Amino acid sequence: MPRTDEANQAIRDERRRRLLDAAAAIFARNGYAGTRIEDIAAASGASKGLLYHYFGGKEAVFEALVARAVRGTLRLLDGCAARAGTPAERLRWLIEQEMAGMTDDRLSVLVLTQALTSDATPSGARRLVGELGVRALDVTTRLIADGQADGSVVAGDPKQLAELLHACLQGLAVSAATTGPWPEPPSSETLVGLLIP
Amino acid sequence: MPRTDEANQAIRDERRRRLLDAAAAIFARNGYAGTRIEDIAAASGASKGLLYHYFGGKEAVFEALVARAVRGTLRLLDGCAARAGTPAERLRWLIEQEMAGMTDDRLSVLVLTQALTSDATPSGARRLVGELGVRALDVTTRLIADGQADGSVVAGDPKQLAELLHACLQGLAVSAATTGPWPEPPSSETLVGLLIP
Amino acid sequence: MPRTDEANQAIRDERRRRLLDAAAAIFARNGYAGTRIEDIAAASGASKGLLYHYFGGKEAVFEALVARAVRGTLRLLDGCAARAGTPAERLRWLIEQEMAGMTDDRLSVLVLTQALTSDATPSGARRLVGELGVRALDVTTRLIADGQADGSVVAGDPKQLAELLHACLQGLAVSAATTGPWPEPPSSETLVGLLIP
Amino acid sequence: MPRTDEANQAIRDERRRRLLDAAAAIFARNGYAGTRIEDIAAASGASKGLLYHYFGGKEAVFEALVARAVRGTLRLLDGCAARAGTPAERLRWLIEQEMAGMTDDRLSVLVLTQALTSDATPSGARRLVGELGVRALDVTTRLIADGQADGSVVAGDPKQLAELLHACLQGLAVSAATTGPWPEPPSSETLVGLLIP
DNA sequence: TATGAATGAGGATTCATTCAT
DNA sequence: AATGAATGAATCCTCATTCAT
Repeated sequence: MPRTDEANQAIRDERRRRLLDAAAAIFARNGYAGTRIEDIAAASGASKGLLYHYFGGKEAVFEALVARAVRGTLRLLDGCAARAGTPAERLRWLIEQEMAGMTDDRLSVLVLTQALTSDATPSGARRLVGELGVRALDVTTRLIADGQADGSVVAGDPKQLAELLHACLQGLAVSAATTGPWPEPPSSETLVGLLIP
Repeated sequence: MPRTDEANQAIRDERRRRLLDAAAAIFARNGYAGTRIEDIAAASGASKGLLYHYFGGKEAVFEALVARAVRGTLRLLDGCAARAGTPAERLRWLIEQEMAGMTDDRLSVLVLTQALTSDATPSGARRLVGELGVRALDVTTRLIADGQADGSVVAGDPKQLAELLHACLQGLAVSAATTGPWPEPPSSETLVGLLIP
Repeated sequence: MPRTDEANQAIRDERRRRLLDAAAAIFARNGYAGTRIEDIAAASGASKGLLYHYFGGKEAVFEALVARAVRGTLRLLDGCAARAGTPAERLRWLIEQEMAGMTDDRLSVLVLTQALTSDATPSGARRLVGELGVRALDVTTRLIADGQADGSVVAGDPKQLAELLHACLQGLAVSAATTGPWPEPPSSETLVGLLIP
Repeated sequence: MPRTDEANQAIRDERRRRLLDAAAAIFARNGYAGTRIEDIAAASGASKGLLYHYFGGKEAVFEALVARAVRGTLRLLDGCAARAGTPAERLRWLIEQEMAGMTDDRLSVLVLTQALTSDATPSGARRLVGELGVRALDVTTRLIADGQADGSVVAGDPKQLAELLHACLQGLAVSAATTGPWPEPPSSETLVGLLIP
């Protein structure tokens, strides 16, 4: 009896996930241009050919990877939007979640940073990351503006404050991913204090 | 008659500077692996061969570039150390200088970030950046500790606060270099407020 | 389905042999520095890339070639050592075999000579040829000394006679390979007469 | 008062000689293709430009070098032709002279061998060496034939014997130049014995 | 589905040669 | 006459991609 279609699909999904995991590690370390398809194949224990079966090319692998990382962050933003509580409470939650993510999934952060800082990355990936940035900035700007309305967030141009927050978060993420895991990660409280006195 | 040695030296110095300037722009945009020697040559108005005449190879160009950027930051740190004033004043000055540098010389920041975040980068450059990081952290940690002693800086582990500060500064620098020049750059005051209430 | 491992190995062995054969012809004619990888590839009917796939670089191709030629000569020396008969008979056999080899496999001789006479040659290859020379000299010196003991070989310092013999053999080999095949190759008898009256 | 034309010419000749001496050493070690103009310039203490002033290019330097070496050997052949004595005596003298030359001027020998064994050498040089070879073979063949006529030289086809002799002489020359100076050079007597019992 | 041999365009590097001074 | 900065064609080498099995 042949495998059911569902079983086949499960096998495919599992393979795909493994290939992407290997790709994440390599792309994160070497950047898009510095990564060789062969390295990903070797790291995932599969052959080069298989990567082409599943993804179609180097660009496609990178874009799939970026898409996965973007989806994760979007989930976070959606979670924040759906959340109950005062603006300050939700802002605090968002910051805490992002800082927690840095230590859990540092590879994604590096991949997103690579995509952001280098013109050599495929345009599809660039676009995805750009859209994510806009989305994140929107959510945060609104949250800050709402917080300022009820007096719980410091004064200042909400968009600039949001940009400052995200720049700091990204800097921390790169720092976390680069210098190895912090022995004790910096408390999110200090960063929260930037906005919420 | 051949040129005098001084004339030759002047030609060499000028050429070298122009090549490095062109290289900074290209490396900053495309990363080490994503940059083609030919692009640098074209951007500087010279031939490929001349780059090899002056630097010996792609790695050497990148390292020379990183070395130049590192020297600039070291000058800043030395300037801070030589400065009069309370710890809080000197900390504030350092932050202001670094944020000013982001808008003046954004290329260097990107190049340093590339060197920091990618394993595909020449090892000599990696080392230089690593040493710079350690140095900067040292200076800042001491400044924070001194500031805490006289009560002008917020409480907390000085080294962690220093790491937080530098992560935020780097995040801002990348953000500044990536998103184009801010219409109005974020006031350094907000970031200063992170440490100095 | 992928090929079986044996099938792959067979393909690899066959390809490798063909690439080396082509390389021998080109290196012999043009020397190491004067040979272009592309020429070897074209002569063997393969692509440039495949040479790198199999050997890893120009130096490695040359060394593999020299190693093959050295192995052939070592087999001859071992054959001589294992042979029955008086020293004079075995010496005669060795000379005859070497002179026969010149016409059969003139390419190897030229490659070995290139490796011997040019510093521009990869050091690995230089070493191999050097070791072969020492070995050949040892065997011949002993053979001559033994022959002198039973009076069948002319008097004189055995090592110097051995050097003379090998120099003449190499000169003949180069001459044979360079001037095209002799219409009638010089009889080995005359050269034998140098040592065996 | 400007230098006289003769003085200028003397300076030029001296320069030229020094450049050629340096070129001989480098070409002998590395072959034509393996030699860089820059290396010759460095070894001679002059600039690249000067080599072009005096010779016009890499090929011309090599050809000048080969021409010089060929002239030397032709002088030897002429000397032999002009010599009094029996054929056997003159043959012996020629062999002795050539073997003496190996130790005196080993660079020339290597350069001539490079020119002979590699297709990558300039055609002008190839032609010169080829003509020298023909000339040397002619002289020796005649000498051997004459010697056979009066019974002082071994029997056999004179041309083949001449080829054998020259092959051996060249082999010895390469051996001499390659293995470093012999502690005690092989006696020319043994080689003479090849032809003259 | 899975493999790895094979290709070739692209990019790094070398080096003979030119030329302003 | 002499120098060495500058060029670019030629060459080495890499690696994304294809495809027979």
